Amino acid sequence: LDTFFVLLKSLLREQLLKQAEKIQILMIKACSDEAEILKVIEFLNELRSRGFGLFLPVYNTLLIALGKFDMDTVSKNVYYQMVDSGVKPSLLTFNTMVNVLCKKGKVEEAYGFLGLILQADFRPDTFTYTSLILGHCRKCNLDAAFGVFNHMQEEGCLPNSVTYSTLINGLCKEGRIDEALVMLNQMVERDCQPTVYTYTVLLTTLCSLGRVKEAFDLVEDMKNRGCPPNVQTYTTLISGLCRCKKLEDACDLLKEMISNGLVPNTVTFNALINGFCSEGRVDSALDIFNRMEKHSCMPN
RNA sequence: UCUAGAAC
Repeated sequence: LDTFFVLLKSLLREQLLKQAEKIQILMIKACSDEAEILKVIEFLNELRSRGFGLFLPVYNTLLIALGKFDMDTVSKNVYYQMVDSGVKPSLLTFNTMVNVLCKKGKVEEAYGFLGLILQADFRPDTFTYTSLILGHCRKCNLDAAFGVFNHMQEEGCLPNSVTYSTLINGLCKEGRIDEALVMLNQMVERDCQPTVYTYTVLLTTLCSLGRVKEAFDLVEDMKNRGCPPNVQTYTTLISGLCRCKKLEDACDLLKEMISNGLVPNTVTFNALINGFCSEGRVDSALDIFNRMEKHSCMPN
């Protein structure tokens, strides 16, 4: 970060504003944790106090980065600062605010920003509505989620596969797996391709209910639809097999994923270690633990 | 600037 700071100071000294903007964006995207992003904000404030206000793309990049770390309070501060500085938010700005608030379950506040979208004469889009659906699902308010789902279509805004996956996940988390499976069929009928996310959501729930047979049938479906399982999908299935004490099958699946060119991660190994430990097979668990290093996988 | 969804 210090390198970025030095570079930016020289660029601004030379009044190279367009270049400075590009560097500011790179700097924000380089932040890998909350502490770094806070340092960046502090530095950008220093620039502002010296008369170098931030442009819209910089604000949007900053809000997107804050959203990735679920920093809704800081997001709001940055948003208000942006408005105070006379920079007009775009739909992307509002959508980013709606999303961070919905992720944190602050649906009321998210609707405040929806109001601002309408006031600014923008049309909420699929991103906006999908975030609102997510917010309602996080609050276990499926009725409201479906309300948004219907409303967006009345407004001529089509749900996409992310919208469906979000709703399907909401149904699953509420224990309504069979309705979720109906929605999967519905999205296919409506020409909306399920993605690996959609399937993994459903597989997670089927596995957690011990419905492993159905889970593997669904894996066949997804493969047939040209949607190959990824690391998270395999991890879900391994965890499901472990839950049913099918530990050897779980190990076979680990081999299969590796032979498919996938790289198991810490979560994958945790699932296996947990499975063996739950059955008292600590020695096997230790073997797996020791294999993590070979896969350049850090225990957490 | 190009933002929304999943695994232990």
